[in-house]
Amino acid sequence: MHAAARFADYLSRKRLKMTRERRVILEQVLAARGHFGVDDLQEILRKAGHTVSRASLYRTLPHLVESGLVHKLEMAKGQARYEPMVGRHHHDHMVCLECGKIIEFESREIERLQDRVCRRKRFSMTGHTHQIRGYCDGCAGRRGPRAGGPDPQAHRV
Amino acid sequence: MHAAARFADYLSRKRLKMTRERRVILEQVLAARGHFGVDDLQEILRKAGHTVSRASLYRTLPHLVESGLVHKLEMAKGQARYEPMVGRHHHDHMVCLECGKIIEFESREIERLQDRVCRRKRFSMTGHTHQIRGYCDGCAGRRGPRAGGPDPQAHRV
DNA sequence: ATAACTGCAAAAGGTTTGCAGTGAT
DNA sequence: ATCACTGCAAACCTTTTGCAGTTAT
Repeated sequence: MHAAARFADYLSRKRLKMTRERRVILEQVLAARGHFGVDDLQEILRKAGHTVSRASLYRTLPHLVESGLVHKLEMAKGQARYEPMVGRHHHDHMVCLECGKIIEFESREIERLQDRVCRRKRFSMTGHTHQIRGYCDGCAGRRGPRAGGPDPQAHRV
Repeated sequence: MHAAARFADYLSRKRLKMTRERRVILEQVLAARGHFGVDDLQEILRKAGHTVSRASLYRTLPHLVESGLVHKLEMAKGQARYEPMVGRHHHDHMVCLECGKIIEFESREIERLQDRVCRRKRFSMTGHTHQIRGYCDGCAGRRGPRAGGPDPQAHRV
């Protein structure tokens, strides 16, 4: 199903309305190529000639997430970022602590082991997060290998 | 090295001071058995007959984290939780969306695959986060299998 | 003596909400 | 005609910070 139709479907099921704002947000979110924050999105909308209040962004994004069209990534300190997920499959992220770059990765094997751990612990998984922090190729080089000591955010969840 | 000594060492290296507040915080944090938030910690301290301002907690916890005695887990929206890590080794977490229970797990194999992914992407890892969300044994039962639809927080990082 | 530390209260910064008017169904 | 939606501004909540006085080194 086409993304717009899928969102319309989601909305009608919940007796919610397809407003101009939601249409525009959806359109621009889908057009976005990478990961973006709420600020970025508002800026993208502005450049596209649309005005949508932050409140509406904050109210609409959860619907896009719940309808499965967008994924939410929580970075440190509650700075959420989002990424369109239409026509993509699951992946996780590496975040460069130097330049902020987000690198995607996927591993069938890790997913499989994860399922196994859940079975073993009788845990019914509905979702997961796997974020690796460190330095990307370019930044690790500039700082020298393993610079900076232990990750101050080690083990963050 | 004993935990208190290790923290003292960390502090002196950084020319920071071992104050009464830091001593008490360290002591109670180490005594804590599970995961706790800043509120919890202040309450624990109060019950132990100590008064420490929230500001001092917020100023001291990062030092405990950096010295490796405590790990920080970021849950959604900047609600940080902490856990003492003395005499323990690395593990990750499952969080029950129903009762909030945190279940620990560890998988050498997952860690190994993770390292491999990093090598492949030329990423120099300093730390990682692997959180699984869903329902624990008890809660999954009460709700019936796979209740509640897709994880609204799917893919959160 | 010097710097770091503490508590307090104010500020920050992202996100949420009450309200009154607007608009999709 | 409903009832959800919107923008605005105020409220929220956790975390951070400036300040003036205190304390470890």
